[in-house]
Amino acid sequence: MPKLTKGNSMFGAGASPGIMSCIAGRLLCDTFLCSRDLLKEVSYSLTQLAKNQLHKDRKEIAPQDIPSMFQKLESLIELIECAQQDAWLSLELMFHLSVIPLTHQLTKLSGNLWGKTLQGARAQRVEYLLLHAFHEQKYINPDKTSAHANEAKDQRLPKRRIDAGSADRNAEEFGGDDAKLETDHVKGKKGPAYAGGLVLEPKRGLYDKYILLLDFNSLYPSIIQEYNICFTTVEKTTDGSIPHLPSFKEIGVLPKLLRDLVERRKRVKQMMKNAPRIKLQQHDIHQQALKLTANSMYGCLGFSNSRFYAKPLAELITLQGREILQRTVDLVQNNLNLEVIYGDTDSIMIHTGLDDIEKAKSIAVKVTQEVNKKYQCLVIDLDGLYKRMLLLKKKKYAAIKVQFRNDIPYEVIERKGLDMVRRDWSLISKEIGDFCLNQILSGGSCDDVVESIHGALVKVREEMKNGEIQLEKYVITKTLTKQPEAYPDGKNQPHVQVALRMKQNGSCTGFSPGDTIPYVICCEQGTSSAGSSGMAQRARHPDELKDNGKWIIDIDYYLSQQIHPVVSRLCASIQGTSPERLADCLGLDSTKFQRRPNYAADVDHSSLLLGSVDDCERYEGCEPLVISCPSCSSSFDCPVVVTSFCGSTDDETVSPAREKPERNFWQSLRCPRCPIDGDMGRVSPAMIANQVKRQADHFLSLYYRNTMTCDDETCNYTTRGLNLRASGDFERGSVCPNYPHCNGHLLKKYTEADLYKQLSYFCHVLDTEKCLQKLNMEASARMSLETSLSRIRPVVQMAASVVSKMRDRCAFGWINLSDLVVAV
DNA sequence: ACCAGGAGCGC
DNA sequence: AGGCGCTCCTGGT
Repeated sequence: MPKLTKGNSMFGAGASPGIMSCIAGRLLCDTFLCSRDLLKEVSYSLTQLAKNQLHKDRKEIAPQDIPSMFQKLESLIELIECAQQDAWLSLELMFHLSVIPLTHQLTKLSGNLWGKTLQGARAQRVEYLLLHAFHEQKYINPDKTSAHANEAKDQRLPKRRIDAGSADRNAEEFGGDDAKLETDHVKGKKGPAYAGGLVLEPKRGLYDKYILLLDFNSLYPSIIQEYNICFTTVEKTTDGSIPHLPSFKEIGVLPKLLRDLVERRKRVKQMMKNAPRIKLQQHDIHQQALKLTANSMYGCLGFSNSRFYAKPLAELITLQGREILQRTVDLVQNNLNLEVIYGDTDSIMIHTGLDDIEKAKSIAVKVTQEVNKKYQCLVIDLDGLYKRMLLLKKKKYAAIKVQFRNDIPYEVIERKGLDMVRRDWSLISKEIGDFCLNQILSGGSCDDVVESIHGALVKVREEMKNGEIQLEKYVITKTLTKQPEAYPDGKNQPHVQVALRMKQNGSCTGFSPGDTIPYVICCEQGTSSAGSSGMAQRARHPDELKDNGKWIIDIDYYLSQQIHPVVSRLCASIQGTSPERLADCLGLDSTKFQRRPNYAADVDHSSLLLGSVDDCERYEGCEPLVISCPSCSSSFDCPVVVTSFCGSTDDETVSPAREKPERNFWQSLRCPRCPIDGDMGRVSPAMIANQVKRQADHFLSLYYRNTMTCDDETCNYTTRGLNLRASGDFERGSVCPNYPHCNGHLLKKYTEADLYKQLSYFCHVLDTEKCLQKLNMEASARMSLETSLSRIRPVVQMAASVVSKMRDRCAFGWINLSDLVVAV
């Protein structure tokens, strides 16, 4: 009798040999594995799949509840019905994904075993495809070699860069007599074995003119055909360098195979045009299978355990890919005078600067014609027309894509690589992120967008504090890659901790690699989140909170670690806000959110409260608060209130307040240049308030003057954003008028962030409360300082409240001119 | 302030 | 039991 175990449980995959032997002769379709292959979901639980794919609800039963359900007839029947429903759902899922027809086609194409195709086995499919192809041409195929043939190669450093030098590879590279058999890239090796695709540095920002997305159809298969790359055509090199392109005239086996696949696909697609409805889906699956097969060949050339492993060929292919992309960029920029803003491996994005979709399309036609002239097999094509786009980083962007159905345009939001599309963020942060993205792409004015984002943050914080957010929205999902016990640093991994505890208390039987673990970050009731224990120790399964009041959601964690970073990244190139201000809206200490080093090369040099704890740095670049004497009409820089009193010496260099005589201004409230005695030089609270307000007004008008400068230093174009619509709009998208001679963008010279920082500095100068809290001093010193400050407080109160009101207005993204008429 | 290691994406 | 390129997070030093 075979052992009916769960399977080897590696990634929860497949059935054990025991089970397989019981169903010998039958096909096993594991819908879990199929779904993981064919779909992109945050979780592949049957519940989740049924909901998202089949739009059906599945009743969940906890494993520990099952025994008790046998006790009563009704609950037993319920259990049976649930089991039955699960079976039907699995079956329905299989049909929904067309698993059977698709794997059937794939198997027919490659000539392997259907059962293996159902298990995934992509490498094996290609192996059989090539075995058949070479056999047909009367070649003798290479033997399959074991994976650890060349174990003695660990002299190579792990993670070493592939471009660091290829000289050290001579000995091992072609030591054997057959390049096809090299097993260089042994299992377990981490670093890449060769260079891959080219990724262009994106020109970050928000674009509101049409963007063209052009890409080469099936780049790597096309390269193989274009340059006749094959085992039979490429000359081997002896020094480990990348081989040259073949001059061989006769078509190689791989190119021929691919050509056949492409032609068959063309024929099938042709047939689809006049096919009866019932045949349509069948053809479509056939067509998909042909494409999948063609595209998976390259991957297996670079797979070190493959029978047809051929690093030189894979390297040659990717090298051609990089050169083709670079040539295309050069052609588009230099010959066609268009701006390429991004590109990845086989695609380029072109900023047309046009509002007219038809004109944009005609540019696409022109570009594709020019590029396609140069190649026989390779074809570049228009793949997307973006009305607006937010380009954040390499492989991270979102856009409003305009598509057509029967010539009727409609818009779809496409999101690539952003936090929201990743499974390892909580739903609440994804929802907020989605909201912000929609706002940013909405086309509304900058002020409106910033206002609504800030408003949403304030609102969500309120809701979180009031406990109005469902528990589900806090759930974070992560995948186990090992057995939970097998993690060396399991103490630090929240999902590992949760899995271990669940197994311990018997709420489940255990976990396998590949399982996804849901958890929420909590804190013990009554303690603050900043408590000593690490985050992993505070992770709990959502169910652990439902019947236990001891652990509650750690709101601070979610505000600062889940919501803030997500929103902050989305807004990185949006003028009018900053990480600090977003933190303010979330009620976080804004000084803790300094610009991270990896944002250093970012567009926004004009920023912001670079919240280093050091005030000197934080307010770097701010203009001093100037007080002018009513009597002698001389003026001086106003010192910081607290600094004058506690006499701290270490900020002698605080930029705006460095002159000595002024240091004791706050003690005497007199002009330092006037005679000590007499009534001359007395400065009244109203005067201070008036002067503060006047200077704040000055910076405000500087902001409203809206001077714009090109961000390309060599260009220096400067203008005023006269156009009102444009002035409220996202400046990042407006290309320098010197274009195409300059590829820069216009930026506000004095941004809202600058204004905010300046006003914050004024607040800081006049502050009599917050600074005090930050100072660590003895109780006696604190007392005397308190006394001094309480004397000053009424004097500065008026000025401080005027400027702090303005600052707060600014902080929420709308500056209301009417508020500036303040009675003094 | 760096580095290593892992997830998880994009292509 | 395809590949590489690129953020990000986390913990450790």
